[in-house]
Amino acid sequence: MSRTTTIPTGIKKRDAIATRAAILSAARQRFLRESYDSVGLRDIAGDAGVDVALISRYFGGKEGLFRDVLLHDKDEGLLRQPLTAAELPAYLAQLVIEDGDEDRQHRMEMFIVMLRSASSPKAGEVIRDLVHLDVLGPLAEIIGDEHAELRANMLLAILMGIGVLRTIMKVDALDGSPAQRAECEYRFRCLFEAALTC
Amino acid sequence: MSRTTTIPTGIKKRDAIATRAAILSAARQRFLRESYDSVGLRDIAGDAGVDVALISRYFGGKEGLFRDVLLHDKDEGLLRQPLTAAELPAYLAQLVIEDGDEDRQHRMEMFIVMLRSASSPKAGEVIRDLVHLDVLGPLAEIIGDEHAELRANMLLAILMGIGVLRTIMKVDALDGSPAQRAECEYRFRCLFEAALTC
DNA sequence: CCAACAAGTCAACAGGTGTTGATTTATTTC
DNA sequence: GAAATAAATCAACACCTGTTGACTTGTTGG
Repeated sequence: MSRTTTIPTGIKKRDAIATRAAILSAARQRFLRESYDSVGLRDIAGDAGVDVALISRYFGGKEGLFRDVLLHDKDEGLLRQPLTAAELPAYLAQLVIEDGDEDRQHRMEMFIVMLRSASSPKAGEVIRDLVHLDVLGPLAEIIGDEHAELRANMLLAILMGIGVLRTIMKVDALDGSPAQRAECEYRFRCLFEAALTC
Repeated sequence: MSRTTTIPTGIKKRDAIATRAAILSAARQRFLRESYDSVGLRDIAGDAGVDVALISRYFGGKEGLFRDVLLHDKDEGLLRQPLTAAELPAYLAQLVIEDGDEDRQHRMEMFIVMLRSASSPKAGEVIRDLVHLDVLGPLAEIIGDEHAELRANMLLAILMGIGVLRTIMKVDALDGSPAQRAECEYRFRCLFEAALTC
């Protein structure tokens, strides 16, 4: 009686939730590598093995799809909630180095999606809301300083700058031997600490 | 006998260099506020008071126009050449605060143009070349450290991150009273120093 | 088994993009 | 002043975009 039991072979079944998920997944991968404007709905539909029309039907349009990609992955917020100010530098440094569990890499990927499409007017609105509510807010709260807001901005600036450099500008001094990566992590931790204490 | 002497009134004369300059100026202003993909050639042509066809004719296409906008403004490089490592933090901090002469603001604006359009595939190539040759290279040379390359990346990351935050994400904690701006400048100088010394 | 409904397909639309060729207009040169 | 050349205009092009409506097909409920 369950939804997807009959015929485990490749023959497509008619499952609305499954195709919706397929579209969402394909869109996520595309938006991770190209900007909002560059990605066409036909590209996404092709990757998902689905007709283009279904996207507009299921998500109300391109903008709705993009919003859902971001909202679906925001989960419990872009930062791990139980986190003290003292732990912050080490946590962010690991985020930058992309060293860590799958979940942590996932969070960094969301930053990339936002960065890639931030310049697009339509995608920009969605992104700005998310940044303010789910990143800047929690960050400032964790810091709890009197200059918390400014410090949060500085941390985010570093994080985003590295993201831009690595993925968009393709300046990658971070790819290297494990020893190099460890050194990078150390220096970035210092940088984050400086942003918090100076 | 000079090129543009007759009739100083508003009646348009046929001056190829003048219209070329008008297009270039209009394009610069547009690319400063919108991304490569968002800006249409008809928008630029409208601003410049010129027919659209002239753009493709004079610059060989949209991509050529964008390249020329960036190359025209690179002047003597994005960084002031005679600059020591010790002066770097203060210089960059002033760049961030947008406090300084017109020339310095102009340099920061070039960063914005690059950031806005970095995600676009076509514009990306142009930008990446420029970043490597005219920013990262000189920066590393000024630093002259054994970890110069990594440090240069860190400095640029901060610079770009702030640019993204301010102009694209529209997170602006930097606009404020002169006292606030001064405090920001101080903190960012500290941050830049940390990137150079830690 | 058959009607009712949902899921998927197809084709076309309306709008916008950058670019190009033919044409007209102004400026220079002889 | 007439011919030659450069500058600007106009209209259309081919292409691609997201989106919509009508249609077909599979699945489910009575």
